[in-house]
Amino acid sequence: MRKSPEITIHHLANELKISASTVSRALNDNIKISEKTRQLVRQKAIEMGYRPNVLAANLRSKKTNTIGVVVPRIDRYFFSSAISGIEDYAWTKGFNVIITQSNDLLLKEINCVQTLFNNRVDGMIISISMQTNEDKHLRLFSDKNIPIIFFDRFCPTIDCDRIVVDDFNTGHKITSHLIERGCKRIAHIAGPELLNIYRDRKDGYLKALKEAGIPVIEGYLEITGLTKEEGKLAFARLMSLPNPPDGVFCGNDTTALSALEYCQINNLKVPNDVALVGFSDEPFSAVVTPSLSTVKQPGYQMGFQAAQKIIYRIKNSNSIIPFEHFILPTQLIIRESSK
Amino acid sequence: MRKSPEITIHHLANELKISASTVSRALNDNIKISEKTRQLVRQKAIEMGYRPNVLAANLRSKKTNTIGVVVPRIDRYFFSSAISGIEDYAWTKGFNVIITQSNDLLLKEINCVQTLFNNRVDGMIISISMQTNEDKHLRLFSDKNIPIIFFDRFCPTIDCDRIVVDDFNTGHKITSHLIERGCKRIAHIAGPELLNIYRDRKDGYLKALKEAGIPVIEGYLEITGLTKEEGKLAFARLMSLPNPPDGVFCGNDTTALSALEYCQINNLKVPNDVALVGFSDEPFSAVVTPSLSTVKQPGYQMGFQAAQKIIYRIKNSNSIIPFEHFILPTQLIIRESSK
DNA sequence: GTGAAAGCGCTAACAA
DNA sequence: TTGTTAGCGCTTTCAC
Repeated sequence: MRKSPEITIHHLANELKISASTVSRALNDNIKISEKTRQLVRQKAIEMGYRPNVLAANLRSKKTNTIGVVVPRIDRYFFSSAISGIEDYAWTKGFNVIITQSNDLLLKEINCVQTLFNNRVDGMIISISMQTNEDKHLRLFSDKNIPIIFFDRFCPTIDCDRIVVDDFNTGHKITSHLIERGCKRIAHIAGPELLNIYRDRKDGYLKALKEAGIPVIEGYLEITGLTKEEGKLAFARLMSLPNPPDGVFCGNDTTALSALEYCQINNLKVPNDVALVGFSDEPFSAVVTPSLSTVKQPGYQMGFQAAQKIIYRIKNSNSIIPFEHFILPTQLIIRESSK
Repeated sequence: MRKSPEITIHHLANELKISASTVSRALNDNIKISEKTRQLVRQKAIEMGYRPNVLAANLRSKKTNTIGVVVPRIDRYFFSSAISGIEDYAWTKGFNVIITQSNDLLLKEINCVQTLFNNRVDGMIISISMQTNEDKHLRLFSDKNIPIIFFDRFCPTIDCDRIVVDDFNTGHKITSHLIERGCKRIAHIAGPELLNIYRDRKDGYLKALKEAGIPVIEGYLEITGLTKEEGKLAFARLMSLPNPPDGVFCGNDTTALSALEYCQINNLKVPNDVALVGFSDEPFSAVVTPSLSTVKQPGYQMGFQAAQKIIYRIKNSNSIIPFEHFILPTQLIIRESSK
């Protein structure tokens, strides 16, 4: 099984009795090449089964046409749809995408970022882990002016583009909705304080309560890792309080589902005994019974837009473009769990 | 904002008054280098902030330490969990992963495969699109002995490793289960005939019916693209037959959910009027009401194993390893929709 | 155990 | 419009 030798631009050049640079130019649609030569080269390339060696081109041009992505978990719908958006746009511009996942671990994230850096990606789109409380690894990029774009979860100490949703107002909106439907004792299962998104949601919750003149009851604010298990424990604690809540704003749909399951087991009626609202609009939220009120986050669109922005930056790396913080709208979806 | 110049092995070599090759060897843990030199080089590398240029190394060594992945859609749970498995294993072996999605379009798939090829990936893990009825693009890899591994959806004309589940027996198992629970008129919403997985599931269905002496009723076999919409239409057609089925084996969970929704709207009781079974165990299946009977496919494990196998092949590319067809077990999960 | 030299396949000054 | 030349940063023989 001997491997057929790789065809290079030199082989094409030899065959056509022209120089390698002319071949290179013709293949790259350089302006200053005659149409005739271009045709000739292209045809020969097909004829000989030429495949450009992207590696060599990248090494020389110091561009990889690749963007790196770091997400906490690929298999969460919000993130996979964001990746889908990134991929779809990058595709149209001839960019490759390298995906890595941090598993919500700082150490793994640092590792991911370093790998992307070593692979000389032209830019990085990242949503940070729940543990990320330092930014040294990110400075690897920002110090060298390699574009970073945060989406959803960001690191506030790094100055760069962000694409987020308005977590504060969304938290406010959710809480107000619970108040309007008549809830008097509203609890919140929050995520780690470390992340702005969770802090903002919590602050929105507190603000809405304050505006309505509802006091925050001791023990009504649970701070968790927002996993299924932690959600279940947190909700159980809430419902075991002497004066349990009649409405709970859960930090994500996963914990809202945990709550729902707890209610089923313990014969609590949703929303009559306790109303529930989640966050993210996971695919299951619309179809559970009772269906789950939640907030739609435009994952695909966030990814798509992040890709647009970063590729724009990469292609205009010599011009100074001020950093932007895009805030995309969310949509409160009221379903049975809080009707 | 001037960029700090990149540190190369030559810089390290100059500083240490040794040769670049020694630096290279020290960094790569070459056996024949003194421990002292190794330490010295490593320390200097850290001190000067040296980052290896993977591109250059790859160009020279003709290895990219990268595996390419093609899936129909990243945002489907089965595929994203498979990717997660690939990523996790590849990570432990220092391999990068480039993800592409075909959107179930043959043309896009061809494009993906070519891109991966041009990027000189060391191997490719692929689950083909619903439209894939040719293998020319795949021969790009197989002709050059670059490892391909199919998972789930494969192309039978390409001789290589496969990781699949036993769709035939699973289809048989599902149908038998419906028969055992008392269904007399069992229909099947199948996927495109082009793909083996759907053909096998269908054949398993037919076999089970035959064994039980149940005739296949005209119109009971629907062949669709297995989307939500097509599922709804197919199920509506089934239920509008003069003699509608009392059990339906749906080709995936998406169509089973469509069926469930149709039943809710049309006041049909599941499973009493019609029992339903899906395929894949999507996250929503356990939590819909009634909960959906389905088959668990080990997505993460399939990805993990595919990565193991392909990296093993890459690392042993000079030895001839016979191709294997791994058939992973599925698990029938009986829930309310077919109890 | 270390160094010298060659070159992976391509792009981009600079010349012509 | 095309050719010449010189690397990109690394690995890898082949010497010593």
